[in-house]
Amino acid sequence: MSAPDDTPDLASGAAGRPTLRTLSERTGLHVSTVSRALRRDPASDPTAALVHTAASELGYRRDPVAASLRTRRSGAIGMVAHALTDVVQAIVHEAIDQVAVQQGYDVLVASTRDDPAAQRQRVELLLSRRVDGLIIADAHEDGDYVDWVATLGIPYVLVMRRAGDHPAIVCDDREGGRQVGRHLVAQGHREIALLAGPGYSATSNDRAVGFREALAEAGVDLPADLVEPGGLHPTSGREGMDRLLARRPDLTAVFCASDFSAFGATTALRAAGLVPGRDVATVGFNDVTAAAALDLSSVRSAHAELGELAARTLIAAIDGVPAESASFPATLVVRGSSATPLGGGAVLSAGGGAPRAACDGPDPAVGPPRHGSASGTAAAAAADPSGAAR
Amino acid sequence: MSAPDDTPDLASGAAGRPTLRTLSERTGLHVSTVSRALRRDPASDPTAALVHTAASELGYRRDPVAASLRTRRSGAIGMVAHALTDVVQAIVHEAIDQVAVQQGYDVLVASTRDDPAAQRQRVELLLSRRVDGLIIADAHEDGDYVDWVATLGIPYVLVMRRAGDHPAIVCDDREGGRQVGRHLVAQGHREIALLAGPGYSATSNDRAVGFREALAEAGVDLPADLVEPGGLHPTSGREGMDRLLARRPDLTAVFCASDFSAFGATTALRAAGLVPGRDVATVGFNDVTAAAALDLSSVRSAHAELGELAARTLIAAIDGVPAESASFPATLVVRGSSATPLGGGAVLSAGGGAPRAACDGPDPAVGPPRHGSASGTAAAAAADPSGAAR
DNA sequence: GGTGCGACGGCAATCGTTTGCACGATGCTC
DNA sequence: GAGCATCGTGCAAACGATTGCCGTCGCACC
Repeated sequence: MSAPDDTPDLASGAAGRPTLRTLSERTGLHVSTVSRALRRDPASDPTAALVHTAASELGYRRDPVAASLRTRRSGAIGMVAHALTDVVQAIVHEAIDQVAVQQGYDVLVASTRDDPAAQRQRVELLLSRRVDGLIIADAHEDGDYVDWVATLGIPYVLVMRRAGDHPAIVCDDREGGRQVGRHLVAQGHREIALLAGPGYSATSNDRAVGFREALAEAGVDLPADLVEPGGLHPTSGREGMDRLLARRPDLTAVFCASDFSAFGATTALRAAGLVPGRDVATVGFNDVTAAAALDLSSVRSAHAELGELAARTLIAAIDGVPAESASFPATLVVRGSSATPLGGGAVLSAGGGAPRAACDGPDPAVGPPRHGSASGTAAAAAADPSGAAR
Repeated sequence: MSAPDDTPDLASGAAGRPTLRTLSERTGLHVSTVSRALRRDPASDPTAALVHTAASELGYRRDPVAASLRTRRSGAIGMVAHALTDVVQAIVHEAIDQVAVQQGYDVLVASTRDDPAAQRQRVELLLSRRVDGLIIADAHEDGDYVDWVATLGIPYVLVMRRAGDHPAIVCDDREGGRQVGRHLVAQGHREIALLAGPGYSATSNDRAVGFREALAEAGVDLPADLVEPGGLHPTSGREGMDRLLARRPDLTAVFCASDFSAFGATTALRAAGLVPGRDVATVGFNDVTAAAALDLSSVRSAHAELGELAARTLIAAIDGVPAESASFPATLVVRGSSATPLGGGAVLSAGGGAPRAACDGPDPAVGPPRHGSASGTAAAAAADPSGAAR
């Protein structure tokens, strides 16, 4: 039996996944024609239709590796996180991933533990995988990490942590810190401690700045001995809180720049025989899911939306649209850990019994981002999409 | 000026990263010779030394994309997680990543939300990136997901969740569940509820099995109306607990098959005016960092070591060593949420006074894994490295 | 001094896709 | 109806590394 041109019994017939060549043999068209037809709408053209049909019959999927070699683009974007075990970074990553996959990109993620050497190394690794753009979630305000990234010649956008004037999608950390400060002052606290985050992180710094602003507005002093580094982990939070308690047993409230350090602080308070929310008002930041269980007041922002917008911004940048910064609102969620006003005897728990959450249920409306300066002030409520970050 | 063969002013001189050809021009050797010399020890050979010197002078880094096209290997391994926002999966991922990078591999991660369609899709995406092996962290006991993965023809290993007889690195969930059961019974509880995990997950099932075993051993009944699905998230945990409380307000203890559902359960209890640890003993599973802050009893295992071993196992499998299953110990950590015996009183616990953590401080020795059947019984203490999976 | 062996280096094909160029046919405009 | 633009197709050269196959050379051994 001679081979009808219908049954491909050529060399390529047998093994492996179908390639352009398989399709070319099947359709009788040149491989380059097939390649082009595949990028057209199947309905646009008889050839396109033919090729698409053959492709789906044979289960063809283009090989991104080979394509990437030729085009020098990979269809992948890189994300650099400080640690995915930080659930906020994981949420951001997941949102990025979802948008990216939907738009035909893969996400390659690397974590650096905020170590500058690892940052360089992992970015270079991503580069050698030819990522088409970078999302940096572990930016440092000091050092030249981000400046270096900017020289790489590929699109990039920061998320969560801003740095200098680089395009960044962040939440309004400063405003969040301000709300915490106002809240604690309003509850009657005067000896308020700050368990700060690492100095290289804009989130930490901005939260602290806003917090200090609120205290200053109210005329409340924040002496140096009420400030301790609390890191990003429960362990460092616990140690910082221990030091604070040792030095200033009279403190009545503490603002932890992250929920994780707040977890550590909570443990420290309990170990000292103190009850968070009754003896020491405690507020965290980020409102991770565990915070609700812990009845911990915290500042909420829309992390998933942050990631989503970062992904869209980057993909647009890859397509030539210059990246613009944006800032999402941050809203304090008051729960039992700070709901009781200072000295509140009867106040201690107005409700049915326990010192319960004050305004937990109704989700604080997490609106759309305000475009504009990343370190934007909370003012300017007018939806003014002007003023890109310089 | 004629070109001395020292200064490469050839076409390739100007732009872009150096390639093998650049090195070839620089050294006067053929590109294939350069390629081979690069894989030799620089000290082994004058040629190798020459090439390595040139390479580091020019900052050459081989292009994994091009290499991958030719070799059909990528130097990357794929990990499929159900969600990296589950901090346990994130910990496992981070451990895998660390080992992999150290061994010269990259890790490509995809998350599937336990959706079977997404599982297929993401695995195929990883495949088209030519990953050299797969680590599956979202295995289902039902369905044919893992069986399908096994037919793909690339090395794979499961982690966290086992399935059938496939090679899996897990912790001893059954033994963990058993310890929880024994503990709650020993505390005097008889109306004990189970907030189970999803039925497709071996972790959930094994934990439940061990738990039931312990109750049965003690002659304690676990009627169907004390069992509710609690999912993997605080929301589902909260809902499940609400249903349990509505149906059986007399329950005195609850075992949540994951810490996250325990968080939700805690919220539900509080909302019902009950205090976890005083009114209803609560135990979770996994001992995530927030559990300590919440004073939640939980079952601890060495997730990072799990991930590490999974990575090593997979990389060995890529090198031809057949993958073997392993099981790590799981140890109950008793904290305030379950430290008070039922009916309180003098029984309250031999120790000092407050119903504080019973065995929290001293890290329960998290030993090396016992190799052997993934569903291994806790017996066979003898360090017996025999018995591959089945 | 001849033969054989091993090591090393060069040649060229290859992985699968994209893309600039050329060519022919078609359709449109004037 | 002629000229010109447009479109679709084929051709072949990339992208950068790896690798089977040889030729050549050096060395050792007989």
